[in-house]
Amino acid sequence: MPKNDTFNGQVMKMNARHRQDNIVRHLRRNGTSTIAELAREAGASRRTVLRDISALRDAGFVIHSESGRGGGLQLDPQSVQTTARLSVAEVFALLISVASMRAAGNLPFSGLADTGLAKIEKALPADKIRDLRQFLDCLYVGTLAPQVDISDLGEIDPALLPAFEAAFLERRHLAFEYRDAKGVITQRSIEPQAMLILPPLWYLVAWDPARDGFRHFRMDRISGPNCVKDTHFRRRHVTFDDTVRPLHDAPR
Amino acid sequence: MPKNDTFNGQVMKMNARHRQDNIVRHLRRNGTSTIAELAREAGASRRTVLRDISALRDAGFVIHSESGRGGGLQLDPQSVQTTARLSVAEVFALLISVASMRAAGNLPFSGLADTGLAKIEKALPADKIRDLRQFLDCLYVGTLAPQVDISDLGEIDPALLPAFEAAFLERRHLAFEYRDAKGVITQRSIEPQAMLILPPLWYLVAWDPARDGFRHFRMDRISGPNCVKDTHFRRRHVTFDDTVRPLHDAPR
DNA sequence: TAAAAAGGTGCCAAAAAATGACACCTTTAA
DNA sequence: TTAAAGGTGTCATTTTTTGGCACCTTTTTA
Repeated sequence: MPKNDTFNGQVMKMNARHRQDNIVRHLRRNGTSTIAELAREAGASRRTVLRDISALRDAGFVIHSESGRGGGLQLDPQSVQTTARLSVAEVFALLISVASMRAAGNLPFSGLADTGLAKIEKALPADKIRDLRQFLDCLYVGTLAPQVDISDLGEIDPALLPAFEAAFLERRHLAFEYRDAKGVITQRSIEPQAMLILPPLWYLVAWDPARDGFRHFRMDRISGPNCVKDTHFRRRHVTFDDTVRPLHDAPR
Repeated sequence: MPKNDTFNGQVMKMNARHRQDNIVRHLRRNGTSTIAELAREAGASRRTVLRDISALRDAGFVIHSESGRGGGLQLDPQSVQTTARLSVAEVFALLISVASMRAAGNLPFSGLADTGLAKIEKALPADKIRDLRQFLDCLYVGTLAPQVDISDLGEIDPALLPAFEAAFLERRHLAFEYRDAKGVITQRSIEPQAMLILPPLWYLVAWDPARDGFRHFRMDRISGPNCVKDTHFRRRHVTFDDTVRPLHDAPR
């Protein structure tokens, strides 16, 4: 069997990396799978698949395994996330940071991007980091760079991201303390729906069940966010018309 | 000589990729360099460095070379950026697309992400695309995925992106025709300031000089956008308070 | 004008890395 | 007790990468 695969018409070599990708994909789809199955799927030997599994584990993927009849491999979906768990905010900050570095010479990573990169560096093996850097090097992100004053982005507290992210992902209520423009502090428990980025400020657009309407929260005025477990919510079909009036799509 | 290098304290194997990275870095630092120098630097043979140079060129790096005494290699710094020029919208769409692909099995790339990927695929060799995929695989983008109905995103016309992007990037006025909710059509010439993403709809937040205020435009209701040349504008410090009232940061 | 210094290509053997086959171990459910 | 599962070690084979060499062109300089 030729160890090739086709992608978009063009043939490309099937290498270890590709095979490992397929294994992850297969495990994600099927939930649980045996090594024999994976080997058949990949067109490789059992030994090679075992080596790949080992490599994936080294790379931070948590793959549960059960011996014995009826056993098999199972990919912990959480682990894929923690491999390089980046929030949207971090991705943005990362790109911006890289762009600014390129523009300004050799600034160190700072603020949000720092937490993002640190996560990646911890979670990924060294050669992955090189890939990331190389990828970012190729990506042209100047579009954002001139629009954004980096120094202002640092105001967003990285500590609030995990809870925020979990709430978004798992559709759970997010509870936090909010200090409004007048300094008044309120307790909120809301359903995150969207994110609004108006450089240099970030806003969380959320449904507030207690007030039965959409509300906008400035990220840097949120404190002590907590993802409320066991409280799922349905996604609301957020359209412009649903939100407060003056954002209505008909400009006046 | 052992072909190893240290990074982050841990020793790691020196492979082709790393070597090529070093070559790019060295060329970027030193401006110009000869193959012999690079070979010495990398601890590899002249032939291998030549192969690496060839690979880098395939990858889209523009490396000028001059034969003869006093000649050498020179990396065109522009080439590194234009290798894959992605707009913000494209990066977003790309991430969303990949996330949805992961969730839904094997959807073909569609809509916005298509233009993004097409650019990359043209600019990058096949193995870079794999890197990109792998990178995106590692990247956690589920945050957006469950929030977005992909089928609705297709409404954004990819054709309007270039003008939009140019206007953003070069800070020029953007002229277009806008059809509001009531079907009324107006001609606009505005200064793009931010982008609002409320899945599944995208909005352009812009300063409208004619109306002396911020306006919000639904992307799919914009037609025939044109980047107006020779008309620069200053970036406005957009804060929430600057925009229409009910988006004021104090939730009520 | 010749020589030296630079980039570039083709070819082949050597070195290194990845793979497959196989034997053998442990665990677990039937 | 047996079959089905994961896991490890070893070794030969296959594939890929690398180095060495011959030889080419271009350009400067002695």
